[in-house]
Amino acid sequence: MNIGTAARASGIPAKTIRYYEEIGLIQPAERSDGNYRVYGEHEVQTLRFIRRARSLGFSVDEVAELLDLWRDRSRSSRRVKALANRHLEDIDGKIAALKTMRDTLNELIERCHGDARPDCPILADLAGQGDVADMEVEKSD
Amino acid sequence: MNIGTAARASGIPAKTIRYYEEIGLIQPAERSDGNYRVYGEHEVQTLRFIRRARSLGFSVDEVAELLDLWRDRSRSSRRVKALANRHLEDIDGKIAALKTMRDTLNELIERCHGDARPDCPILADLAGQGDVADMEVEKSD
DNA sequence: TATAAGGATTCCAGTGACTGGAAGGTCAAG
DNA sequence: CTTGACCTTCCAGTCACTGGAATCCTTATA
Repeated sequence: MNIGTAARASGIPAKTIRYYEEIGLIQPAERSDGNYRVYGEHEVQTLRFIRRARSLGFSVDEVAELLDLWRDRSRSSRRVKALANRHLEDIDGKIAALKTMRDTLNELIERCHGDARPDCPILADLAGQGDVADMEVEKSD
Repeated sequence: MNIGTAARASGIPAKTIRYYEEIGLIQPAERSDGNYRVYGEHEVQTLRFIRRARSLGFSVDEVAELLDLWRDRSRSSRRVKALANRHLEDIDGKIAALKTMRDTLNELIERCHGDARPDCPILADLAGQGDVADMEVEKSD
């Protein structure tokens, strides 16, 4: 099958498949007489693996590692789990950061009248009611 | 004060301040005789505003809008609140997406022995136990 | 058989928000 | 007068694609 069909079968855009080939995430595809990339079921499975891993937030580098592990029949599940755990912590960190943002922002929003008047706790906070602590300005001029 | 001092005073790296100037987020700074950028308290306050807004996850474009609003004495808090609310929804969307990832990944991790053996539910899921539904493969060759 | 449509190919550029580094200019202290 | 800290500009790289232009291949139809 051609790249378009493989794209539809895997859920990865053709452009992205070419990109994955270019960066070495996947092997260069075989070519037809007319220089078209040719894919088989095996390649599509790999592509789906990649798509699923990406959808779980793994970086392309991590996906490369996962692919290696997947293909390595003598792998230990320990290594896979470690990789996944590292990523999980990553996600947890991001969630925590977003939650902090969210809560701060939400509090500000709740305190804002949201009417025609200009005075606004959101802007007030951004302008300095916030964390302007521990900042020592040395005057050099 | 010079850019390094303004950087320390605002918490924004000198490089980033130059970048903000380049993209037009802030006005080009005055220059000294030796062509050094010169900043005053006013500029530092703007920089701090930007830093705080960025730390709440606003994009640079949104920060530009917030700066406009901040400077506009005839603004309505309604507009600020609307902008903040849009961003809040954005954050909520991201949190939700990350949580979904997190839960899926966590479940997979919990089912993984994490020992010397190769069999691993994480890889099994990536390889296709997952959402391979609604995918119609038309055979064109 | 000509041609048109719908793929495919390569290559270049842009996204967002910086960050690193090279090559060189400026300034204050010793 | 030199040293070292700081500043300048400019170019490149990050991450993971995505858009678009110009051109080529394949297949179906008039």
